[in-house]
Amino acid sequence: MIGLRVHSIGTTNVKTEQRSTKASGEKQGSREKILEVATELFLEHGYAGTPLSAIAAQLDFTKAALYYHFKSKVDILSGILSPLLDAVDGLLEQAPERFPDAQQRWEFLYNYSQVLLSHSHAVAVLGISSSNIWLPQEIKERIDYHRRRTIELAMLPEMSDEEQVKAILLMDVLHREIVFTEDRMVVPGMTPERRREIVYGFIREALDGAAATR
Amino acid sequence: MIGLRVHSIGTTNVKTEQRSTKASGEKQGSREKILEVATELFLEHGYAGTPLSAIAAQLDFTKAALYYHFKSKVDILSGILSPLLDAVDGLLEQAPERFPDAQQRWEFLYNYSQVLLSHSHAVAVLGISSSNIWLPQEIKERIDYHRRRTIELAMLPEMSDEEQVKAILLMDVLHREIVFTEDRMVVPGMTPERRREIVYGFIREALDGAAATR
DNA sequence: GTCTATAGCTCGATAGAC
DNA sequence: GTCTATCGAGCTATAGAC
Repeated sequence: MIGLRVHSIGTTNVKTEQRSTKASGEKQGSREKILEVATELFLEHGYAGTPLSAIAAQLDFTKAALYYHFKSKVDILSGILSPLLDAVDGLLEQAPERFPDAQQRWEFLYNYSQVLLSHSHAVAVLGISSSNIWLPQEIKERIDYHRRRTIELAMLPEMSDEEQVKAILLMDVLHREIVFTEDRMVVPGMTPERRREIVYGFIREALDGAAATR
Repeated sequence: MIGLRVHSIGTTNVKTEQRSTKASGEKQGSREKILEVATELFLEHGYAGTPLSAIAAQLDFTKAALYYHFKSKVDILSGILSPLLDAVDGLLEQAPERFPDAQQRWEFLYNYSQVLLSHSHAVAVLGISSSNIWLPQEIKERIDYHRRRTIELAMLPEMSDEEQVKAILLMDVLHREIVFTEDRMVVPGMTPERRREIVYGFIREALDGAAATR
């Protein structure tokens, strides 16, 4: 299925709770663990294909226990996606209306890709713009805005239609590169790092090329 | 086109229903109609999100009637995908082991894209390589073979790793271009035809570029 | 070839004990 | 905070009438 396996998500549970501050505090453990396991299972079987019972079973909980931490199944999905969405919101808030300079546009795309990478498990769950079917309207709208705005920032209105279409294509390439990893290593001996380097180079070159023709 | 909405597939819900030849039986009618309606609903709500009752309701059938034509729900999905898979099989059988010439490689990719386009509803249902979750193993394997083989035919083993990665990226771009249409017209005044022209130009150029460096 | 009826199951979600 | 127990809804699939 999708490259991101359990192991690459983790580190969350290593984060040993600093329960020193808040004695009342719900142990910090369970909620995070539920999100972790849910992410893993959603990636493997999809959202609709993952019953709450499966999530509970893997944690040696019962379904009812999940409902103490989340008010519904879709609320778990929201819990997985929110940190990513918040991070992208933050990035977009910092951005100016437009980047007139090709170098700045590339830097923005690079920063954007870094944000996605640091929440790659959420990106993978989202499948980037495919099968948004079960998402609550509110999240759909946020994602839609992100997509429109990042594309906007990757190009200039004065660009020719050809250049604009290319910019959109390159955004897609960027997304694909982040979502998939494992199953795309078709080239023998290719490491993810080397691959990413090549992809970034390709995008940047194409972006510069588009700008240079103006 | 994922834009494949009700209207573009349809003529179904208009329900023209030439009941005149009931005696010998509209042998071809029902099965085709089920596939048509199922395609439409799978696109809108996803496979898991579409109950058989919804398919039946839209046809004024009952669920049981569907089971006369298909032995299971997943069998309906197979029925949608099979013509596409058969067509790609046919194309791959005609191909030689490799295309040493960049021009030939491009022509193959173009022919491949034409096959996908002529089954674009199936391609859209498939979502091209995302959420293969409910597919029977047999179909998964066919699709996997198609993906590996088409990428293989888009490049040469002697190419540098960079060129090979680019070839893979370009295959992705091609797929994306076919799967999505409607919601990608972010550029004002862009028609799907013009867009396709630009995308093909971009792919071909990049492919030639990769070959030229050798 | 299509229908009625229903079996048999699984799901998401709730109530209440501890 | 987690459990047991259970409900109602909705699902796939089958049996058998017409």
